[in-house]
Amino acid sequence: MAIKELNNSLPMMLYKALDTIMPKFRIIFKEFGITEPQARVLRVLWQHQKIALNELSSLTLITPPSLVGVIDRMELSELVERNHSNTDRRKTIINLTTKGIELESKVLPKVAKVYKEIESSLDEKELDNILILLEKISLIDRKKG
Amino acid sequence: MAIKELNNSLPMMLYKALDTIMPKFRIIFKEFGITEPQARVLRVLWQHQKIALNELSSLTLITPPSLVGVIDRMELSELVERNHSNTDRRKTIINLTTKGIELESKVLPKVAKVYKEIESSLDEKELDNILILLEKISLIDRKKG
DNA sequence: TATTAATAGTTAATATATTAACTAAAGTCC
DNA sequence: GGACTTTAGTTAATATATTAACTATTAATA
Repeated sequence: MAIKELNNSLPMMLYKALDTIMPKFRIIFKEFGITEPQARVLRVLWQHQKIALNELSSLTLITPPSLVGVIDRMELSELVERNHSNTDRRKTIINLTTKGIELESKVLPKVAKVYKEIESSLDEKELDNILILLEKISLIDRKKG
Repeated sequence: MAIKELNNSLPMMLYKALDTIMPKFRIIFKEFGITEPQARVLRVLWQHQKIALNELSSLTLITPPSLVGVIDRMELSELVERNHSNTDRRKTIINLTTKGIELESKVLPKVAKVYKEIESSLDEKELDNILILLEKISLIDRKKG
């Protein structure tokens, strides 16, 4: 297959899909004074209690230099706390504050609602299918090429 | 279907796919001293000669406030020029310089090569399929939800 | 064990993204 | 024709992304 035109190349179509769905979520996040990266951090922390910054980076797909700033601002808004590992003094451990914990029950139901609206625009098979295909893309060797 | 865990939700899988493939392209762009948004602008201008900033914004998926800065920097590096429309004095018209034009034959072949490597990691059917599904997502109503 | 290599977090510099607001120029409508 | 609305571009303020470099630790190994 020849190179696709820019506007329907795989990268542009991925961006276009994100540009369509993410604003729906950001409207919710804004209600609670948080940004999209901050919401990703919260989603992980709601599952993990405590987690080292580098693991948080992997799970949120936010690179460490960005994540440092995100956590800085989340500390200022009192959503998370930074602590130091006892076993490995290089590590910074992040955990939620009460305020961060309490957001879960407020944010998740609204996020779930938007998910459902998106899902309702697709067949269930299609959604499964696209997740499988995206997974396959994400497993392409990062070194090669 | 219940809410997916963060790490395999549709948004995260889209980001993960982009995180996998875009660095391969950025390596090329960096060789030529351009960034990814700048490369998107070039891709459009290689097809259009002249184009108004708002149309360029639509085709690159770069919002106007971001695009203003991107174009500023591309003017400084002498890849594009800004001019004003004769018929509508609100409009800014962007066109390539000779330097910008000459980049096409240097950049596109390398970009094509990376595309082929990505395509070779997928069945042709799979790639077609994912593009169709991404298109469908991008057509979800932006107002609703 | 002294040295070297690798890891975790951070800082710095630059480029983008996001949202709101603001200016100038057209278009609308009475 | 003047008030109202919309459009195109821009600016401003804040938050992120990207790459390189740098510090402190820890791991690896000769």
